[in-house]
Amino acid sequence: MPYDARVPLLERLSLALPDLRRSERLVANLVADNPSFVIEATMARVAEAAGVSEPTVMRFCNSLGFEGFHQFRMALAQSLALGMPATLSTITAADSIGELSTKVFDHSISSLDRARRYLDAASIEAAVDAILAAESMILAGLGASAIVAMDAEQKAPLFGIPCSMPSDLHQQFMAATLSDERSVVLAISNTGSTQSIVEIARAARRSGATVIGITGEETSALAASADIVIVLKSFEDTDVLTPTVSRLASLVIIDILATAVSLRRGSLHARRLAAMKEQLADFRRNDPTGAQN
Amino acid sequence: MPYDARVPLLERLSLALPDLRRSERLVANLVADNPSFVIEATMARVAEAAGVSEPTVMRFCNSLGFEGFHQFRMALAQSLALGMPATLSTITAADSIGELSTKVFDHSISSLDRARRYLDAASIEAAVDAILAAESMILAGLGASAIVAMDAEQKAPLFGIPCSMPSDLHQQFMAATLSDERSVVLAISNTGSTQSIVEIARAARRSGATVIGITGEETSALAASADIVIVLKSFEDTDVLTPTVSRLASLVIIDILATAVSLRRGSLHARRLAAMKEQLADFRRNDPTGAQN
DNA sequence: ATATTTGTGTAGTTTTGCTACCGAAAGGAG
DNA sequence: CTCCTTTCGGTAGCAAAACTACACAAATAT
Repeated sequence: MPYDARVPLLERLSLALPDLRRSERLVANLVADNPSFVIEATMARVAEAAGVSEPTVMRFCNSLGFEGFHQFRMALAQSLALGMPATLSTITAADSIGELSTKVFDHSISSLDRARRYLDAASIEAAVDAILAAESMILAGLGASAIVAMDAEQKAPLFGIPCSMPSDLHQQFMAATLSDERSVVLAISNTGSTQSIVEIARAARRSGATVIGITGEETSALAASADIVIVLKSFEDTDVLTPTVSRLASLVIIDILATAVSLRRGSLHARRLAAMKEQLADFRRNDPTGAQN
Repeated sequence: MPYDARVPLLERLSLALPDLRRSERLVANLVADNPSFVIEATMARVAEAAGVSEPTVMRFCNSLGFEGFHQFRMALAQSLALGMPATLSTITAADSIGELSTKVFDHSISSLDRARRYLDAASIEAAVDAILAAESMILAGLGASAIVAMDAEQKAPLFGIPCSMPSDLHQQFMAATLSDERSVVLAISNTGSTQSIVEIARAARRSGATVIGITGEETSALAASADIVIVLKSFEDTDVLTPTVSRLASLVIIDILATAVSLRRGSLHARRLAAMKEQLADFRRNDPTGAQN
């Protein structure tokens, strides 16, 4: 079967569930309920625990697109290492703090894994080139995305060009309007439909600036208004209690951009950065007026 | 051998390398160079590829503290799912954007995994109780940690009490000095030795506030000055180019605290949050003055 | 009611992981 | 330098696991 290898195993399992035969579903349920048992058990023990025969377990693996039990178990182990996304193991009031911590961490890690799998290197490459060619960068984001924008602003030394993150919307809009070919605008919105960010992207584009959009929705208005779109697939924040994981992936993207740009700028830039970082460490410890971290 | 099960496999491998016999090292090198080959190969094929006999592969597994090839391969698969930390696969200028992206993502995910493994649920429990008992919360952090503090401030609706993140140091210090038993101070510093944050923590404690410290160093000054310490083990940012991963774990902790507090506050609080989130979604799309995300 | 398709288990084969044993090489003492 | 001891690596055999071919049972359609 032509299963997308990028889709995590546990999702694939619930997706294939309706197509499975009755006894195969028994196996599927066992896997879903007790995956850690399955990864250390043999085929015979799995068959016994599910109340079916060995070939049924085999057929179950085949139905999911694996060549055998071996391959399936390996994939399960990998999936288990990341932890379960909250979409599969819901957070409830009955959870202990320990369970809750595990679930939130698992969800965050799974989310990053998902973003990693769907990431398009070409769009990042284009973004890096755009930043290297620019003389200044303007960051725009609201709410959780404002946090990401601020993080990018802090990484200005790595980017090697002045980065400004105007604190309020009107100033962000004004900066976008006043930008030109020499500047790049990094517009961040997870939904991609936040009206004001889309407006800022459009204004910047009209002024001739290169607009890089970071969003979770490839079909969104922001994606349509940007020159370069970096799409970050993560889990939707369906429930109020589902933590906001999209910002984590966005922060990692900022890291990637900053690192890539810095590397391309060459060794002189790197040496200056190293010197800066060293002095910062001293400053942090000694001066009570404060420093990074 | 009494290996700490929390230590990821690849780290354990490089740790044990000097204690291994000559032919076992051949296996170790093969595993390090080409782990994805090993997880899908049989023992015989691994032996062949490494140029040794099967029992040597077996002995290699035993030397690392595993009961057999089976168990070892499973652990390797899990470790591979997380990706390699940058401490093992360094980032160089020769890397393509694709490779760089993978490395940064892997490093971030490994880092979160590490934090997850070493996390102490009891300290989080204590922090949650402290926040539930408080009437207001003050956030303090500088640089990358300021980002984290701001994120916590944005989660005020979940915490259910007023959260303030004074923008400059003097105001943070003043707020800490003026706090009392009814308030909780969340002091964030990855190094735990940022002088000003430590001062703020001490001032708050003198005023009778409960101080929660979030840090990467359990022996740091911040840890000593806080009532409750949440330790986040992540990878040190050794190189200039190693991205700053500590903030990711800190953000996840904020998520955990916010979610836990919100859950404990009960269903009325949850209902109000749900209504708020719904209205926010509309507002975001329609009103160009902007909203969350 | 019978034929066909689909689903499940039994029995057998092959491969794989593991262990007991033996030979070779390295290091130390006479 | 030689002999003995210790450490190390490999060959061969065994048990168990994964996989396959086949046959029976159930469900559906004709």
